[in-house]
Amino acid sequence: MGRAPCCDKANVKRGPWSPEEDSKLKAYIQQHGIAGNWIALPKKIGLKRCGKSCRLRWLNYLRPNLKHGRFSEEEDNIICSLYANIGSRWSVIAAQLPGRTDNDIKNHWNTRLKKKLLTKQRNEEESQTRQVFSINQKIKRENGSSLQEYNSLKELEFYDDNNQLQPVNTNIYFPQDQLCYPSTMNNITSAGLTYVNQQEKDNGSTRISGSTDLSSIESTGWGDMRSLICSPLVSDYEACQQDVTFDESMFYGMIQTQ
DNA sequence: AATAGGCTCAACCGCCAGGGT
DNA sequence: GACCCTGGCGGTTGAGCCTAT
Repeated sequence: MGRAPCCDKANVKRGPWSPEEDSKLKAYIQQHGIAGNWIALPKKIGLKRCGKSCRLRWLNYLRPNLKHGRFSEEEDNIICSLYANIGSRWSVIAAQLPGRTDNDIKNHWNTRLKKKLLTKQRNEEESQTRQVFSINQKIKRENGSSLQEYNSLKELEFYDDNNQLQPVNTNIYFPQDQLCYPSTMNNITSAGLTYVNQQEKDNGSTRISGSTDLSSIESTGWGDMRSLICSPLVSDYEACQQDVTFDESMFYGMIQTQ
């Protein structure tokens, strides 16, 4: 047997409150206060409402000193900061924002702040990745390729829930056949990639395919390939399973490492 | 102007804790 | 200690509004 309902659902009104209902409830509470029994209250004042519904209406809408309307930047910051510390304890968060109800804050979080925060986080991550890549390119242009400089790209490796390094599955297209020197071929093999012979090339490019993890690419001295696979435009693991096409300018740094 | 899809927010639902008997 | 009742809370729903096509 389940829990007994708090009211006779067949005989109570549901849905939006009318101004008459609001004024009855408000008048009663202003005169008698809220001490007492919410369940018994609707009967006393002739409302066909559930006691819980009356309580909610009073707390979230009718009680004095409530703020309605837009949240300020400062309020947003307080909510975000508290949410980061204590999670979805809306009543505790509401206690820090005079005039706001837990319901208001919950709605505001679910409809706006959550998205706002996600977008902000994503932008920050992308900007960070872009920065690493741009430093990498700068080093390459100014000093030639120094493999040690690419160690910062380690943070672009992908790990699963068990902290295991995940391989990147990709086809890598080179623009010019002559760039595949024998030493290049050795690096391809030791990185766990497969060289597909030139007869399979599309539109003049040579295809190399296979599965590898990024650290093994780096260990072959292919820092540039690693950075290209993890380029800022493909900064998540799913995207790194896509094919990568090297153009001549991208290949410049790699020739330096040979 | 019509329609579909997205967004907002008031209201509801169900669970849990605490107090009274 | 067991049971019941109520208040409080967080999650979810859905009507109405808004916007894009």
